[in-house]
Amino acid sequence: MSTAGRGLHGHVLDTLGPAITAGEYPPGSVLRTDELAQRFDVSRSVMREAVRVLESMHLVESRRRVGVTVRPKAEWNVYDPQVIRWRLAGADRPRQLRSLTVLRSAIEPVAAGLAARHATAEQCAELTECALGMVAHSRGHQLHGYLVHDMAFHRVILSASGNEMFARLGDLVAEVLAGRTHHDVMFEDPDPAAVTLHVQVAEAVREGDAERAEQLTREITVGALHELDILAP
Amino acid sequence: MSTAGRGLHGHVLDTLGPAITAGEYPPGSVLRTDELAQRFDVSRSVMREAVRVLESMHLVESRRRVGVTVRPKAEWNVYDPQVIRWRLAGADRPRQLRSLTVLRSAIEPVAAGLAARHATAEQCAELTECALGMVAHSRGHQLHGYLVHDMAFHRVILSASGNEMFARLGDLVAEVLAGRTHHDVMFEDPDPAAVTLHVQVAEAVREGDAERAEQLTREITVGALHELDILAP
DNA sequence: GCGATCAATAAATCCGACTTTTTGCCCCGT
DNA sequence: ACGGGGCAAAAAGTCGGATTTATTGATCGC
Repeated sequence: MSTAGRGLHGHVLDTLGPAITAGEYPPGSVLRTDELAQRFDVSRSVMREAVRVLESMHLVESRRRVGVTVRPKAEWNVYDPQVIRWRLAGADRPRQLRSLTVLRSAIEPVAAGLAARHATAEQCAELTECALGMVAHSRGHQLHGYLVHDMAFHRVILSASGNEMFARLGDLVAEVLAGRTHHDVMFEDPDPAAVTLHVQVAEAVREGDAERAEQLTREITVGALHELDILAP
Repeated sequence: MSTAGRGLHGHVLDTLGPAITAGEYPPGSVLRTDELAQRFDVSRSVMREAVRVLESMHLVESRRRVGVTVRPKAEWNVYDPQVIRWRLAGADRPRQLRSLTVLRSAIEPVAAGLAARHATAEQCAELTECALGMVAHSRGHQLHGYLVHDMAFHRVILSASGNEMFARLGDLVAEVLAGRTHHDVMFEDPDPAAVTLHVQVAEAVREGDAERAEQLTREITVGALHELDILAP
């Protein structure tokens, strides 16, 4: 599901990363590698590797004679999948989920429009298959089956857009959908209107109707925004 | 302007990162840390730190007994600012510039709409100041002055949206704008219509007219897409 | 003849000692 | 009393040897 704590330094990251992103160490805090190495019971080299990774994520800055200082939240690489996972697992999960949903609402309609232009026959087939799967699992508390097809649907759309930047958001959207299903509302069956919209998007993409695909997807994302009470009345 | 090659491992990254993102080592290639350490004349520890950073960017995967293998392009963290800079400096700069411009076209209109709702008085002032600066430098080959205000304008919009994910795209958009000015067309003065649109966006945000701000910004990004011949007729 | 198990090996991984640089503090001079 | 220059400590940075592990291939058994 998530990244395995590969190696010793991976295990350090799995506990230090969430701690930093959760705000346990406020911006400007100084951490000494020696102390951390002792605390995690690893050598200083291992700790240095972990610090380098944190540094590449702009979570911390390492300076001589000063130590490892935590950088302000505004400078973090919030698009790093690892950082996103850490924040989703932490305390400000709701805030993160809202940010990501707004991002979805901006990206996915455009991606759907592009997909209508560039999707291959195989991708169109996958898309309709996913939509049908969603319909099949839309009633009778089959939330897990519905979720699987929903995630696959959006992943295909993003991938079929032909834009690599969009394609790489597949994991992110999947994480948002999974989070919404598991932790928030949605104890009931999904909104029938949303299911219909997905089927129609698959149609529009198959017919190459970019304008319609974009508008329909926009309606889907607007629904997602409403679920989180983001849209003002 | 770009990241300083902090430390020895930073220097290694500054030459190895561009080489990998440029495709000099095709996916599946194996690199041995010992060999690389010799080639760069550094210790294995330093090379290991560099490899860890590359690994956190999903550019490579380090496995025992097999070496450091280059991952396929589709798995790279293309949102990492460092990776973006490396790719912009490399051979597929045009492709990267197109991808980023499409991303802009999806994000910025939504960000402008949000900015109209959430912008503070100070941010509105900055925005109008930037727009005026663009007007002032729009004629007589003052490309540099125009660019500075253009970058600042879009940065303020993204920041004022109140969405941290959008805000972090400021550097990215600045890079795109700078790239367009320096390496591509635009030997003449900027399009007067685009200048007017920026002024009108500032107005709309100041007046809190989200719908208008979004539509006007969409016109700006459509213009940017046309410049790169991305939009089909 | 084919498959599974085990040993040899190649490469990453881990460790402790040494080096370099920065910064804070103290002393001296004005 | 105030300011500059130098000294010392503290922390990150660097290095090469020892260790672990996974792959490969060869041998033994079926």
